[in-house]
Amino acid sequence: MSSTTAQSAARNAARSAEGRTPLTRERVLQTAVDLADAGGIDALTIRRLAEQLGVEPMSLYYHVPNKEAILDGIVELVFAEVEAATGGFDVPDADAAWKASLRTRILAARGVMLRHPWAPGVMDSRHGLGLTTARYVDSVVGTLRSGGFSYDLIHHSMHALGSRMFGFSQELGEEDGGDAASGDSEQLQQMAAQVPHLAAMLSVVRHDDPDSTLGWCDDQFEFEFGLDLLLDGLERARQRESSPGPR
Amino acid sequence: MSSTTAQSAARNAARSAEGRTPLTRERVLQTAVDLADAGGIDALTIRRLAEQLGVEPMSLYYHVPNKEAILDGIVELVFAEVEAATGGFDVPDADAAWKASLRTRILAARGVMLRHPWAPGVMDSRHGLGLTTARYVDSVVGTLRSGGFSYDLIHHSMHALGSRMFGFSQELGEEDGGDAASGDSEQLQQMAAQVPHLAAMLSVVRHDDPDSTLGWCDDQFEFEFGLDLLLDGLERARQRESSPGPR
DNA sequence: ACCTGAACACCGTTCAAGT
DNA sequence: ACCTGAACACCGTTCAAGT
Repeated sequence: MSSTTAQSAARNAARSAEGRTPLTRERVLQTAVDLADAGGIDALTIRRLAEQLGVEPMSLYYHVPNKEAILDGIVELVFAEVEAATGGFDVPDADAAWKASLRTRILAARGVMLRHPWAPGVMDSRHGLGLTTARYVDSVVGTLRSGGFSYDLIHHSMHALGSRMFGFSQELGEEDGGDAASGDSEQLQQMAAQVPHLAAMLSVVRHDDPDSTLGWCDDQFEFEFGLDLLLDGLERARQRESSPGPR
Repeated sequence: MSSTTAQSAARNAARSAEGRTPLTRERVLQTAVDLADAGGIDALTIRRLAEQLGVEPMSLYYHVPNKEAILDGIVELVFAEVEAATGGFDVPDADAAWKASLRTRILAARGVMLRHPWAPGVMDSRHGLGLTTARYVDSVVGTLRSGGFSYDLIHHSMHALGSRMFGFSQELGEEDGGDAASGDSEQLQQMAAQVPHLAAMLSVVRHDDPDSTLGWCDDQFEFEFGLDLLLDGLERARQRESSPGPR
């Protein structure tokens, strides 16, 4: 029945209601993720999302209260991916290898973030934690706890890790300087005059890896360098609190 | 002359061109900063900015190419404040106390950021560094250099510090958990079931300082804890590179 | 229960024009 | 040189209505 329009319905998403996959919150959010993946976060508008779903803009409001909720929702989808990638958020009661466990978990989260470069920015704009995101954070707390940290030190540790806990480090582009360094020599000279130390550093490190990730100059080596610096520091802080007194 | 409208011109910014302070790039940017300070970054629109300046929206485009340039400009104004607050961006050639110097500089930058809570978010959205911002970064590079760091290690250090270099650490709100922890006990119980480690930590640390700054849970103590962890780690890395081999 | 159409109050920006 | 007016192509969202 009603298979006369089946062809065009399959070919064109913008069709009448009959025969269409029903609109659900899940379909809205997944399509929102796809849209952001494909065109960046600015490409994710209510109107384009509706168009992509073959539906009128106002139809979305039946499944989702507003755009903020969509942004909340897609962050949750990202952390559902993190959960799958890390094999769940369970942690053992005691874990002598807490540092390696945490490192692995954070780098797995990073792997997911690399697939969704808009996610860090959207996360920064959220005011609260969704359940899945909170469960990720919980697994980090749990891992530190399993390594023998006090809750007080865990709390400080969370702040110290900051967004690195989620697998990214928000940084400003060095690209500017990098461009100048690889650009014409006049610009290079002018830069050397105004920011001599920065120019000297750039000429030494030759930061010409073009596949810098997550939109910032934040490649894998640098991320791990900073992460390890923090993890090592936290390890020392933990040893200090379990053996009080000087030395 | 023409002092007949002086009273109303002084009283009301939305007056005719004569007698008005002339529109300049500087006035546009300073008013943009004021607007963001007063109402948050969402309050900074071209149209409201024009209104505040007593001018038609399109007039701004004579002094500034577009809104992106305004955002670039207000970040530069913030770092001009940082420059003033730190007494300039000069660094000595050698500085045995590099760690204290850098710490002081970063905490001064933080003081400025606290006055402009929108600045971190706007900085994250910029693609390049303005001159004043670059000169701030240059002073950080220079300070590490004066402490005997190689340019390679300086480069890693910059990445490790990340946005902490600018006096802020982008973090997700713990407020959510905090609210729940201080909220009704039903919500608390539900949270304990789903995020047991996180709930346990929150019940211990009692994170009830209401004046958490910069819009995130990121108060002074936590900021300094993370900063010192990084600075100490960098100090050890520097010692390691100046005395090669094991031990 | 689920989706729509028209309308509202905003955006940033172009373009041709005024003085 | 500096500012304006009208218009365009977008936003997210409300509200009353359709099936």
